[in-house]
Amino acid sequence: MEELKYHYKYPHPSVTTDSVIFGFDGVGLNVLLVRRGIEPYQGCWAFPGGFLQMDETVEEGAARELQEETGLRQAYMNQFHVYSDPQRDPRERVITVAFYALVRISEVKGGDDAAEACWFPITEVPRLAFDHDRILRDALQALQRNIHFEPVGFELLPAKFTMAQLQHLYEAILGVQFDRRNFYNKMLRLGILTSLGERVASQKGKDAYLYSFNPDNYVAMKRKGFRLEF
Amino acid sequence: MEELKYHYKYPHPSVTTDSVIFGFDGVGLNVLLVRRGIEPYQGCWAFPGGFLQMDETVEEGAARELQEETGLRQAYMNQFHVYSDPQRDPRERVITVAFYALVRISEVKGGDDAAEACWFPITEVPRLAFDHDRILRDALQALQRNIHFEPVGFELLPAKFTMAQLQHLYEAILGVQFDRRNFYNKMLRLGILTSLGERVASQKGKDAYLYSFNPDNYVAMKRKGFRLEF
DNA sequence: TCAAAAGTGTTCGCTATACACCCATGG
DNA sequence: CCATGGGTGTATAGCGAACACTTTTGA
Repeated sequence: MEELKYHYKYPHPSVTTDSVIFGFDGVGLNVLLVRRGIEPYQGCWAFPGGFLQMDETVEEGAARELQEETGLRQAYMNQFHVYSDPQRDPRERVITVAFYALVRISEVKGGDDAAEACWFPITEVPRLAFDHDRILRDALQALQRNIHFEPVGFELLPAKFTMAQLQHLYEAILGVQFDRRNFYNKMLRLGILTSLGERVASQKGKDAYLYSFNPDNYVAMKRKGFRLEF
Repeated sequence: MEELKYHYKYPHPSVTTDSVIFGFDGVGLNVLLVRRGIEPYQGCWAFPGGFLQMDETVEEGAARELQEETGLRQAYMNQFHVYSDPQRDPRERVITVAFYALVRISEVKGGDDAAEACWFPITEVPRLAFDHDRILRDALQALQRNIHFEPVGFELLPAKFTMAQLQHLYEAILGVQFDRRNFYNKMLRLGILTSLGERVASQKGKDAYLYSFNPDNYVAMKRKGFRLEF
């Protein structure tokens, strides 16, 4: 029999964190999934996650798991919901705090974990383990809401990007199409972009200007409250 | 020595729910606080909350605590953040899932709990126990954000209300002042109000029309996505 | 009859939206 | 030279914001 060293007067649930890690490949939104090596749901794809340690916050736990899986020490992460159905894990009572993370796919290295990890376009995600299908839907909705209050999209793009890339990203996140010219005007009017003057060759056609995100203007604007309309 | 019946291989945190219960008294936004009877923070005011039971979700746990405290079987409740600093409770590792609830003060009865409970205007809340000061700030911000996507304000009003009441509520939640005439036009244009034709006498001046919230129009609008601008 | 509250516009300016033209590049 | 993508503009409609007059009621 295994050693049960920790004793409590009342039953305690296990607490885990799970992270929906979003990446953008220039065309669509992707999520990082890992294949489960053990039962239950062995062989199924699921979000990276793990048990909370006693000396860390849920944010620290999720960041630790993110680093183990992607090598990233820092990323935009956002807690969005707790899943606590008593039956959600058949082994024991497990409640999970779900995060979504925004990362640049190019910066992701293979994880320390031996676990098989793979990027999936959000339109082609297979059936997931546990209640992770629902977690993905909720994560996307949380991201869609948040993007009205913070320009979180920049977390998914390289430091320099073209207007077309930015537009494709917003379209991928919100699932809508924008008029190219209106998007351009709106973004520039917002005042959080810096035009770098440099140009980059596109596949076909004219070279595109590069822009960068201007955090100074952003915090100044945020102080007096603003919303990104779409 | 007390009996420690529950044994685990790894340490497990305690999990609680805490609820920021908002009520509207016609003038400003209020929160329900209870005075703590035991250490730590004995005598301090805090949000109602308690330990999660093993057979309930965090939503069910929060609803159970709400009913114990207010007698309400049903209320609008929204999970908004998890607080998990390892030091946040000096006794043991406790992580809490925080909710905010919207209730009608008039429907609240004294709770089953012997605990002293009291409504406080949000502008006059005393120092709170644990990290509850921060929880209150976050709850208010979550409510302010949510009101852009859902007309949650109606949860705080009686079934029939005047335009002035609705405006005062929005002003109290968002902490801003609106022009009476613009607010009136905007709300009517939204199409989620039903004018009841009835009038009610106000303290002074002309009688005011009563309105009710029209959930049918709301769900129809929500289906195609909308946002309340302010 | 007066003060306070409430119903109901109007005007103006901005911005979301729809839409068009020209330029640069690679094949 | 043409197809494709990119830069930049203009016209219109609708909404947000500022603002005024009238009506009703209690004191």
